[in-house]
Amino acid sequence: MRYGSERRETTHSDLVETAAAMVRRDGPDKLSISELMKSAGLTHGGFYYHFASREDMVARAIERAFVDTQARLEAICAAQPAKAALRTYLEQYLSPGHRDERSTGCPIPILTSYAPLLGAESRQAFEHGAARLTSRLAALMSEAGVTDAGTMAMSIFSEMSGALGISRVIADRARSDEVLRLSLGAVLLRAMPA
Amino acid sequence: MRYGSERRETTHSDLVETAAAMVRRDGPDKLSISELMKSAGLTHGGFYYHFASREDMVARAIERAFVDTQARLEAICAAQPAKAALRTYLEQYLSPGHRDERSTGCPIPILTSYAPLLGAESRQAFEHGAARLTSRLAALMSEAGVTDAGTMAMSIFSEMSGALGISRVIADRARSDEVLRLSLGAVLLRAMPA
DNA sequence: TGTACATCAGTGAACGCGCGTTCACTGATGTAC
DNA sequence: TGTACATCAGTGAACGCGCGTTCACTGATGTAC
Repeated sequence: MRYGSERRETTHSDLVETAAAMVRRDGPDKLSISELMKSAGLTHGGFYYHFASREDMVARAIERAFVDTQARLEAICAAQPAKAALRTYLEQYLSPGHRDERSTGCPIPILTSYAPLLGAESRQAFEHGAARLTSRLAALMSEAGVTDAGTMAMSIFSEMSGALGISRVIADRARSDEVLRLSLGAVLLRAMPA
Repeated sequence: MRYGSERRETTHSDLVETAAAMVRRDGPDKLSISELMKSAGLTHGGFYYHFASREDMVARAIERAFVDTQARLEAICAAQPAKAALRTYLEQYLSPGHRDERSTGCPIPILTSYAPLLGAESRQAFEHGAARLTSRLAALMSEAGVTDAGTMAMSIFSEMSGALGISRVIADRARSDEVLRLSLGAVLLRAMPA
């Protein structure tokens, strides 16, 4: 064990964290190995000491992005009762902040378009992450008194992911904000009846 | 006027049509100029006789993709009364066929993730096409007796785009079909009250 | 009708660039004696 | 405590490849006389 026992793992974790942000900002295709290594203060040659291949790194990045997102949801749940937490989560998801701050946001809206190009490992990381997130939302809705929460959670993630994606293409800020506002209204009606 | 008066326009139109299919299948980034020209039986060098730049071609392809999609909706509307047309359109949108046949499908779910990378012209083509499509759906819903059709149309496109995108990432066919089925149920409830 | 010329719709070689990947090497750190 | 050696976490040059773009050229087609 040289350089302190955890040096390798620290660097590796930093790389995955940075990659997770980059994947969410510009998608998995735009993320270049040299850019990633440079942003960690390293040279591109060291990449293969930490990852088996580019595809391996992308899969790890997607995993991490979902872990981050899940942790945010958990933090919201820990801070308040179910119904309030549910409202807070939906409001944050469909907010201009989430639209603009892509690199820390939910990976679902960015990744769906890349579906046909993703490798098997990345796909699995996506599926697993999305399933966990959906079932956590379903549990929250169930706690908040929604019936058929499983079905509803999936439908709500579909709408939120679609609306966030569409809002990100619309250049005019007022119209983009409106897309989010309208969808939030529709989603709240379905997630929080009465 | 050589080679017959419309030869240039014919080739150009073929290229745009092919590009429109390619953009919808694998996204605007994966579409390479040489691949496009090859699929039209030409060599890559002739590309700049038809387009000012790659970005120009992508914008034309997005335009064309929306025109195609709009024509499909019009065809459905022409064949049956408003309420039946509405149901047909939503069912087709959230069908396994639409999920699997990307190259002839709606451009919205594929393009949203590429938002940050799209050039100004492509973005405009997207916005204009999506706005036209949404307002046509709103008109249809209005005819079918839905109140607040404008708001609802936007929300419904968000959910359908999101659900289609998510269904495309899920490798397991049964679970993927289920995402579509659940969202179709939710969408029909909102688009066709009573 | 026949020939000279202009134009049109390309061809295909060449350019610089950034990419993912490989690999021989290096220098700081730890261990053995 | 001091020296020889092993290992670790990289470095940086080099590779082949495909990309978007440019450009001198070409051969089929049309027009002028």
